[in-house]
Amino acid sequence: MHVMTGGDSKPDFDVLRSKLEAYMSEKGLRSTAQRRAITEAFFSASDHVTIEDVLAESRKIDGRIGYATVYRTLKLFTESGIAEERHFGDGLSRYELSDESTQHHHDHLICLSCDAIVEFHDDAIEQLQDAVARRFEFSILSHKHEIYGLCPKCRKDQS
Amino acid sequence: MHVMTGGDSKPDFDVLRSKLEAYMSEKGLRSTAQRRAITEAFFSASDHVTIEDVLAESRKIDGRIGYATVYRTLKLFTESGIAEERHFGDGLSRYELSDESTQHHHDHLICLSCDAIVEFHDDAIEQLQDAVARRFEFSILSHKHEIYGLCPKCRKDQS
DNA sequence: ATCCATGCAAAAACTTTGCAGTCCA
DNA sequence: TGGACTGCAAAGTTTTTGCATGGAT
Repeated sequence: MHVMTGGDSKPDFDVLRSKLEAYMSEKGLRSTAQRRAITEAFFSASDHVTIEDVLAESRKIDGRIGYATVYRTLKLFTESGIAEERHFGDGLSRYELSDESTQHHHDHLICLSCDAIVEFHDDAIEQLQDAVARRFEFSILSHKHEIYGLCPKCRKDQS
Repeated sequence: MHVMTGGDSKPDFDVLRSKLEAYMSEKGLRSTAQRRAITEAFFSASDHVTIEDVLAESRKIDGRIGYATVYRTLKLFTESGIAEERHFGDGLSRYELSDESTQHHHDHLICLSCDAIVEFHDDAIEQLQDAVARRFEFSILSHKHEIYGLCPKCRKDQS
């Protein structure tokens, strides 16, 4: 098996900005101060951020940004392909750079005690997953594979 | 559409009823007409049902059952261990018999076009997943592996 | 000047809870 | 009879949208 963490290579934010611009221009959308601020906030924030997270970060750049604008802009990011929306079961939508943006797909290990999130990737699992889809004649558009448990630190704290 | 699940044995509902009764008795909870109706409705319904689904089914047995009672009873099922709550990203909570109840864990293939849900199980994937957890020194408590795509029927309809 | 974008607030969509009456044990 | 249970409706949450104003092209 082959395992790797997610943070090996940093995403090239210039490429992502270009991709976003291309999408917006194609759709006749406009570059505004808010969108630029939210973009930078999203890029500088950690992964798996909520709308509230991005709102708080964006307001450090421009204090007047509203919730709805962040909401709509994250939607825009998702449509343009630079971000993906995720749900980890706590009722909140979370956003992260898309697999395409980071140049590699990853899944998640989530600590139920401290909420730590670790990314992993395993080609063998992906291949078996493709085989499952073929067997059921599904075409795969996306997937999520989340492992919930206790991280090393919390395991020690418990014992 | 056929199955590679690790054995399609039907759950033994009598065992589940006993387990539920034991839990309720332990907690000093009461057996009521509504709870019995909801239990039967849940057992007779298909998997991955929403609260609305169970409500509709329950009302076939007893027309006076309210939404909140179904909500609270499904919560009770989850606490007792006979059911599990799931979220497939469409904003609805869904319930199914727990892995423990069905005696086998399974994951899901979900059609993004018609919302069809197919269950699958793959031991090799599970083993690789265990290996990933070991690598990161996580202990696994649960996991979810969902593959989103197009089912055979919707693939045909699109082409 | 267009007409897209923003911010606010209201509306939706679900879930959760308070309460007065009901019913099991 | 006491305390749990129910149904209704109200309150929470979080997401989504309508609308008048502001702003990019």
